[in-house]
Formats: sequence, C-alpha cells, structure tokens
Amino acid sequence: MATPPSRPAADLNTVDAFAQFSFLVQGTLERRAGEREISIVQTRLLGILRDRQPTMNELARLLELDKSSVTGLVDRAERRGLVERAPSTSDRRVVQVGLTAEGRALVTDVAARFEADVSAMVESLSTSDRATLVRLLGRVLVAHANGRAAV
Amino acid sequence: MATPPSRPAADLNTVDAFAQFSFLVQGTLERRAGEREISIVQTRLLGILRDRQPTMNELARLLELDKSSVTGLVDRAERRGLVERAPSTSDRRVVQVGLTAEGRALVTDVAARFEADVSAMVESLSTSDRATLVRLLGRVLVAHANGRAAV
DNA sequence: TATTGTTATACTCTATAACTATA
DNA sequence: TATAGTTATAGAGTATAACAATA
Repeated sequence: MATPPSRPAADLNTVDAFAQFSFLVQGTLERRAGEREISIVQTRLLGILRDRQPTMNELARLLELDKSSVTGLVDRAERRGLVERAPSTSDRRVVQVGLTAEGRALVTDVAARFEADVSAMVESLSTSDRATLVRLLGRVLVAHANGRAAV
Repeated sequence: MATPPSRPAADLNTVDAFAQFSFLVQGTLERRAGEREISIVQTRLLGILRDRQPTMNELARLLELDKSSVTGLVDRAERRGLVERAPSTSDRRVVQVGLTAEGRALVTDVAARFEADVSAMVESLSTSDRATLVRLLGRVLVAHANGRAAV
C-alpha cells in the first residue's frame, strides 16, 4: 500500500493495484493541471463548477473540506479570475460561486490534456477489455455510493 | 474529470471512471491515515521505507518531489520518531533513511485499515470479477511503467 | 567542478476557533 | 438562537535559489 507507482509488481494484490493505480491517475492529473499552473484541488473546484453554481457550504460538502478552507480556495481562484462570487437573491448570507469564461476555458483545457493521458493508459487494452475495466470500476463506485447512502 | 466521487453517474466514460475511482481510493487512504494523524505523503514515505533504506536523493526520485521537499518531509517524520537518518559509510555526503520500530508499526496499522476498506469496495464483485479488475489495472500499470522505461 | 543535502523563503492547502451578518 | 461565510492563526507540504560539505 502507498508504494510509489514506479514499482508495479508482476502479481499485484487488490490493495496494491488500487493504491498504485490511484497514485498513477492522481500524478497524471497533477502533472497536467500543473502545466496550466493549477493544483488538483483547484481543478476539482473548477470541475464541480462546470455544471453548477453551488454555495460555499455546498462546495465544502462536495469537496469534503471545512468551509474556511473553501473560503481560501475560492479566494485564490477569484484572484486569478477563474471564478466569481455572487450574492444569493433569496438569502443575503449566502454566496453563490460560478465559473468565469477564463475558468471554463482553463478547466476544459486541463480536461482535454488529462483525457489524452487516460487514452494512452488504456491504449494497450482491447476495446472489450476497456469496456470491462470501466464497467467494473463503475460498479465499485456505485456500490460505494449506495453504501454511503444506506448508512 | 475531477468531479467529486459523490456523483458516480450511471454511464461513466473512461476518464470519469479513472478520475472518480482515484479520488475514492485516495480519499479512503487519507481518511484511514488521518485516523493515525498522518498524511498521505507521510504514509507513502513510510510505505517506501518498509523494504528499503534509500538516500534522500532516491526518496526524491521515488516520491517525485524536490530534494528540499524531502528534507522537510523526513524532518517531520523524524521529529515524530517514525524514521531515522543514518550517515552513509561510503560517501560522507549521503544520508540513508530508515524506519523506526514505531514507524513500521504505524505503517502496518494504516495498511491494515486501508486493506479493510479495499475489501469492502470489492465486496459486491464476484471472485472472478475481482480478479479481472485487478488484472486489468495491473496491465495499465505495467504498460505505463514500460512506456516510461521505453522513453 | 559536480553532487548531496540543508536552509531561507514564499506560496498553497488545510483545520480550529472566533467573529460578523443575516435568518 | 442558528446558519452562512470570513478572518486569524498555525501547521503541513511544496518549489526555487543559495549555500556548505564532500567527491
């Protein structure tokens, strides 16, 4: 567990496979985002905002961060012109956060770079193996989401 | 891409599946390590040291960090009694880093907690599906390692 | 001269606690 | 009183540049 992606042993157990794969994907995303001078968490923030204008509170829940952490995160993104705060019309305590055109362009670019990496990762798999892999990963994700919901 | 693991859509594409799965695994590992008051990168450091006594330089390469970052990382781990620096016998510039008994016990404990989570994640898959998933993840990891080596 | 590691510095990211404004 | 968000503060993590010791 937590061993670096540089040593993918011949016979991986499930734990090592999951850990090493997650480090590989995260490292790839970090590298691509870094090319546009943005961190992973900032990329996640922009990714969430692509189809929503959540409140600070909702962002904290979605990112699983303290609300004060989100304040700083949005501060830095706003300073770079990537997101905008707007006061809610219904509740004057509430702030809604949205992407600027520049933020949207940036997250689109990072997503495209990352997508190229993912394509390269599955290049050696047959079409059928790719579909199987995505299907099984999806089942793990859904099972986890349902487990959480049930609790 | 980079959307939070809280929304595993019904039909995932490869990019979303990879990203969401990696965030799920990393979040799980972070939570378990956090129970022992340790960060992911500290966990990775201890994980590497389980079967090696690398130099600071080698650690920087394995963790893909600047050597100055590793200095701080090892400083904090050493202050907590988890690792030890030892001077190399052959080259007096070189420092070798190793686990203390306490560090080994800690990383073993975190690994066990994480392993339980991984088991739960694949609980809904049949034995054969689990094997297939691990095999396909392994092929992606090996292909990536070979690609890097070839370059 | 080149390499190993540390130090100084600056920034991002994160949480806790205290605070303000609004409900 | 309760909730939404910010501020103050402290610490981890990271990189760049300059440095000391050794090769």
